[in-house]
Amino acid sequence: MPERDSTRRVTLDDVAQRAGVHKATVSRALDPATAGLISDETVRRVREAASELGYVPNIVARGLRKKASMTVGVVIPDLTNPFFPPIVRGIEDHLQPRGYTALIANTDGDDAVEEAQFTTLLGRRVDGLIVATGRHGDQPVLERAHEAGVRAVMLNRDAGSLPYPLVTGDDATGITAAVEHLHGLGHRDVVHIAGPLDLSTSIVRADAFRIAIAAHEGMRGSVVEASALTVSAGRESMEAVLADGSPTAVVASNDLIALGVLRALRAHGLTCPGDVSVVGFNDMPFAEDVQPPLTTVHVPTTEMGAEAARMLLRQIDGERQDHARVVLPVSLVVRGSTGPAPR
Amino acid sequence: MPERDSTRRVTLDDVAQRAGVHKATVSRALDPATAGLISDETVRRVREAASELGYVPNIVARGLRKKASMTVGVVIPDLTNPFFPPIVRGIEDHLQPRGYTALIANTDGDDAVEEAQFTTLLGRRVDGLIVATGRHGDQPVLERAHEAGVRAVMLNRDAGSLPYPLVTGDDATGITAAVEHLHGLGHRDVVHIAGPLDLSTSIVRADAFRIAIAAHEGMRGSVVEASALTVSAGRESMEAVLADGSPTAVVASNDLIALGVLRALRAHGLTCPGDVSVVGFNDMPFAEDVQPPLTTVHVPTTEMGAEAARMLLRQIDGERQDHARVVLPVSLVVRGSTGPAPR
DNA sequence: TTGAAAGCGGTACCAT
DNA sequence: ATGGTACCGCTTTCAA
Repeated sequence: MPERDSTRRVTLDDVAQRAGVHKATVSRALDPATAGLISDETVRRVREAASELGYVPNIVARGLRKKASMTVGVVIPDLTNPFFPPIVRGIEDHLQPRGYTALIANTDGDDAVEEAQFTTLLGRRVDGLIVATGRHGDQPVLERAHEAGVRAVMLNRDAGSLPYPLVTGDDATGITAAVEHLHGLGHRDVVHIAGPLDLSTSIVRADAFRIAIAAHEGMRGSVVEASALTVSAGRESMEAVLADGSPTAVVASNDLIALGVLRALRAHGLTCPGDVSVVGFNDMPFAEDVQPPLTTVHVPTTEMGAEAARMLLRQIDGERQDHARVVLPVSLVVRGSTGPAPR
Repeated sequence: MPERDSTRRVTLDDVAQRAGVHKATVSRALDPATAGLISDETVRRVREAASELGYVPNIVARGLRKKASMTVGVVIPDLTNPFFPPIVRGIEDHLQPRGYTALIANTDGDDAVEEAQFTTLLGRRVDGLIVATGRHGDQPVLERAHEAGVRAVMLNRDAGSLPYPLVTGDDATGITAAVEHLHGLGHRDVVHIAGPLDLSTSIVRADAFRIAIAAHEGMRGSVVEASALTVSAGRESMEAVLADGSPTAVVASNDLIALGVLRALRAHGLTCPGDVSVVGFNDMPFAEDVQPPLTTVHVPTTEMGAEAARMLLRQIDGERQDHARVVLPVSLVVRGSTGPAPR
């Protein structure tokens, strides 16, 4: 049972006293990098004392002294969006072995929230940032970060004019593959439901869509902008599309929008892929279990997170990589939501 | 552009110098609780200097002095399991306004990993723990935490003999409702695919299943233990069940297992709910979009997280709540995966 | 090889 | 109302 005040923890001094040496000696003995300076016998005694007392070094105090909090801020729109958990795990699993801990900040796509979250992260003196919420126009938070000299890596959305490196999936190729696939199935009239067009990914995907359509004689494509990358926004957009004549296929900017499209189709008594084929983007978890199994562009989310973590660690280690871009390959996964064009 | 060393940040002393006062005065002026001690004029000057310099207090340094890291460890099996993101957001959204940050630790159900994660959290001197990985037998980590005097709240799985409070859904009622529902549809032969029976939730649900079955004349139920709460484990268990005669309905211990059951049915050319009805548990995100839309027990995950955060904060504020239990109501959501018993 | 002391960026107590 | 100072737990010179 705990004899002392419940919040009192073992410190270096406690260990030092027990081992009969100075706390500086304990510090050296316990750090593999400096243990060589200390006599074997002392190291042994210190280790013993430390383990007897259950000593766990205070990372916070160490960080204060070393000017390294050993934390990394991860800024995302919403952890509840199934796209992000795999990314976060990719990040965490790569940070962990190096002693870094991720601080997750959800912004809900709200600038004011993002500002507040960023201030919190600054207050915690994060050693770096992984940002997955970049907008295309003003990015006040990113600029603040840059001015404050905070290292950062962008994930999936670019940093505008800022020199932060970027990790992304090969969006253009993915969209192109989707359009090719639909073309091969005989579709000639297809709609792209884009995400908000102030997001760099949405823009890239919409542009790729237009180019891919233009590359095919006789294909017609139009772009509709959804108000958000959500199921409900996708559904609303699709309702609008259905209101003035139905296309034979839809390419959605992400899987959530695709789910919204599927719901809208169902509500209108239309079948997928019988009446309308649907292609998603991201291959989110359980995309294969939906109704019908979603044809979508697989994005290596965990690897994206891992790569972002790697790049950030390199930056922290002093490597410069201004404007670096890592583009990860994507692949079309054909499942049940696409089929031959009707009639 | 940053003139100084990129990692140099503004400190209290910088602000003090600029405002022409002592740093202790700045500290007081900036803390609403003590600003009253300082003359209005000084407070004004200090605030001005702080904002001109873009001063952001170092929470880490403050924490060292105040012996409060303002962090909370959240220990979960896997963020990638769709059950957890809503919980985590419920926690974070409640911690945020009080200035606490959540540190997420994934254990992947591995004791060694859990130990390591716990040590990291101890090293970061978390002010409390929310633990969603409790096993039923030995819980070495929890015991270490208890001995170290760490406050904690259990989420969804109990703490054994330890006095930590628990937040959970009303599992027994949920399972009972599922069985009633199936009974009403004419099912008489139903299998429960339980999670690993060293998890307290699995035990509670399996027990409730047996009791509910026994309450209905002429109903037969058997319990099969899955090796994990995953899709693949669910599928394997269902394969085994199908190997020796098929029930008309399955109650799964969670939605992932239910998805595995659906996959197994599909693989065997059986239809749901035509041949076999399936009930899940948790109502995870997009459960309504799967094939077929999943009948499942809705659990208020976000509220569970929020409640756990609340209870932890109360504990941090000094309130005792040993062995407290908060049981949140659940409700059966009937969708497409259940139907009348065949023949 | 080890000890002493300063300092990281704050807070809080004691003076004035 | 404000300044001075010690201290939180650790690392890192500088001495011995």
